[in-house]
Amino acid sequence: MSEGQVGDSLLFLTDEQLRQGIEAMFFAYRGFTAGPDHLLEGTGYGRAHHRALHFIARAPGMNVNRLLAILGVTKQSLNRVLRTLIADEMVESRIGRADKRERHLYLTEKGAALEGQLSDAQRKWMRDAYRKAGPDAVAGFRQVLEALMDSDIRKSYNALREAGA
Amino acid sequence: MSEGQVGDSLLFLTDEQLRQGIEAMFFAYRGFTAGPDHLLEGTGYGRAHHRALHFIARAPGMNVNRLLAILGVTKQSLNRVLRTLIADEMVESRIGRADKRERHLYLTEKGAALEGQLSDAQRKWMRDAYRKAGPDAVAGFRQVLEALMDSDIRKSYNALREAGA
DNA sequence: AAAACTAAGTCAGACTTGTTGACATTCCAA
DNA sequence: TTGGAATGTCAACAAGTCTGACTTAGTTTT
Repeated sequence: MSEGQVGDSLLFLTDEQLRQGIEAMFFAYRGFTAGPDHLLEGTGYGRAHHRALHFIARAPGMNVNRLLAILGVTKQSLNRVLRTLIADEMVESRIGRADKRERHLYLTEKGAALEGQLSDAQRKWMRDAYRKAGPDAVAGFRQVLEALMDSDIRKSYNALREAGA
Repeated sequence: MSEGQVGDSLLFLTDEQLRQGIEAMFFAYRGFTAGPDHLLEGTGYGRAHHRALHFIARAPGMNVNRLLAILGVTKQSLNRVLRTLIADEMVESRIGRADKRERHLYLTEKGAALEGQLSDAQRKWMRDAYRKAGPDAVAGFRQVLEALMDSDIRKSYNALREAGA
């Protein structure tokens, strides 16, 4: 195999390289979720609650339908999670002003505290990984992740990025 | 340290940047698993079966304990999956020659066919993402993923890489 | 104003995947 | 040879997801 770009391009799309990427993604995702999962152990909450808290923190006042679309689960599934979070006073559900059918979701102080704990743990993990890998690697990481999303998902993602910026 | 580097390093570790990375990971993982999940719809198999098939294909003859460590689930959980795969003649379980307590796992022809389908779908998705992002991005992607694994997980991962190479 | 639609929530039933606990078999070392 | 450790199996249960059918309330269309 000749040296340089051509050799790299050929090599980098072998099934072996792809499989390593697939496995790396699998193992990395475990590491990525381990922190929050561990924090939630024994609290009666799980990953589903974490995700709801995260996106409510991210875009306060979001209505249920929007959150549903982002999470990609059924309303029955989300509702169970939301019900417990509201009962525990982690999340507040306010009736929409313009459209009274809608419920807008906000974190309570208690909810924000829990969400903060979880976010801190996950951000710390992410920050350490970013530090180890360096800025150039991070840019590449983000590019590949975006390419891995399907187009519907990417819509949600970009909507969120704009909302947050 | 030059000013460019310092600026980048500071910017690139803002909470906002980290949060975007976290969300990108979440959405990308959905895209990453969607293909095989969809293929398995209605077959009675799920993601757990896919993972077992993948790693048995990857390292034929592996015993149950080893697979357990890789997958990071309890042996009871894996056993249920394995039981159905064996009953359906996707996987063959051979008693160890040296140690008769061990069961060594192999794909049957049928199992290899199914695993091939799933792998092809996932590799195609991965390949397209890699193509879109380009070789440099892929290198960065892999670096960050490795940094995201925890040390135990990375041990499994590296053991596999060596076994496969 | 009536009819049709939309947003949200609920109940019931099923499935996948994970858990813990109890147990059988096999191996090895005191 | 016997007791402990390792390996794997079976059974029961919990969490989280899904589909389907339904209610309630509010909005839009006709």
